[in-house]
Amino acid sequence: MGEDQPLRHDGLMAKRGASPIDDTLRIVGDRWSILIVRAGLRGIRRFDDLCSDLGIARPILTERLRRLVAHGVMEKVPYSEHPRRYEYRLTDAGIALSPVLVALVRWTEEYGTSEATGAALVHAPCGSELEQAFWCRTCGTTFGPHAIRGVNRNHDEHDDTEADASSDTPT
Amino acid sequence: MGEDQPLRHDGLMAKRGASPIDDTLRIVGDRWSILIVRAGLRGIRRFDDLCSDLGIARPILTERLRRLVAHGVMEKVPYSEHPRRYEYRLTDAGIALSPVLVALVRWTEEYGTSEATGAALVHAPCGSELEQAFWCRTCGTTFGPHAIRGVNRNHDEHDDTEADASSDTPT
DNA sequence: CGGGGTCAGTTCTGAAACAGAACTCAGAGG
DNA sequence: CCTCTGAGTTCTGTTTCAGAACTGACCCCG
Repeated sequence: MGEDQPLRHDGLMAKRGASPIDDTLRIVGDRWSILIVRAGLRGIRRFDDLCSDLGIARPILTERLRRLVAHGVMEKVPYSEHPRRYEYRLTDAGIALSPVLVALVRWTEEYGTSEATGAALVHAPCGSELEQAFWCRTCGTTFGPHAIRGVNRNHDEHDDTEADASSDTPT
Repeated sequence: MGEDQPLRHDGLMAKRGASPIDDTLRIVGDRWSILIVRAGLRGIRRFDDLCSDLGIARPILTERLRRLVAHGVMEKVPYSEHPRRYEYRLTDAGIALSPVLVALVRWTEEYGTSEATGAALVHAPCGSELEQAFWCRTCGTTFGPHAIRGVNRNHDEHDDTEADASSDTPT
């Protein structure tokens, strides 16, 4: 597989080293953080529930929640006053991470090593399997990762990489 | 934000605890692995190049590459015989991780904490910003994460979660 | 009132992963 | 011969991790 590897979708990210992703990965770039966000999407909000559902050690959960809250991914909301109890819920920024989760699930379905996978993601209304794609609000087309280019908004320089625009347009 | 939080897209993954994602996260669920895959997508293939580009410590790079190769995400290919030199390139499975990377970049663009973000992803042909979405090959519609449901392929049981199919259909 | 239960943590361990610098080893090149 | 490159390995600490036990505030029950 991939013996010639003509793949060239660099445009994916900035030049080198200090990339924007890097900062993001320092927030949600570890197993537990992603799992916590996933749990949040599943509606689990309480400390102990997270703890037993994920099988995470308590001190680590404390630390991760603190970090996620500090970076605006989750928020700590009191749901009871007299026994001061808090719950953790995703902010909009946290919910916006779901494409990452979905991409992960999709990959797992297709290339996952565990034989016990079994779970699939489908389009709820019709029940058939879904594709993850990119969509351009100007052109109205759907396309794959090859047709993506990275530009630099602030400065004028933009790393140009010829990307085959043909790709896999479904419609 | 999200004060009522009627969000309910559980269907994202299986019931609880031992999820398929979990195994995947043990392979690529850490900062360095993701960064290495990203470097691979950018065409960086040699040990020392990865090392200096990522700023990763050598022993850790060795270990990560070994793990990625073991799980079929990358492959070790000799590119020189007499001084026996190898390079690491992504397999198809590895390339298939790019939606995860893109989702991460998209999130970083929108919610990233660093003020120095600057980089944006655009649709190469037209240059306007892209959306990441899901697309059903049966219905031909594009939709957001709310219209996703998880089913269990092997067994008959499928965790049913009513998901609002209306969501954000662009076309 | 006193005991048990719930919930959200904190405080201990000891084991594992991490970063950084130095060191190996093989061939190439002058 | 000396040096350089590329791909590692072998040392150091330091940080993070996991697991179990402990705190402390509050509730319900008799």
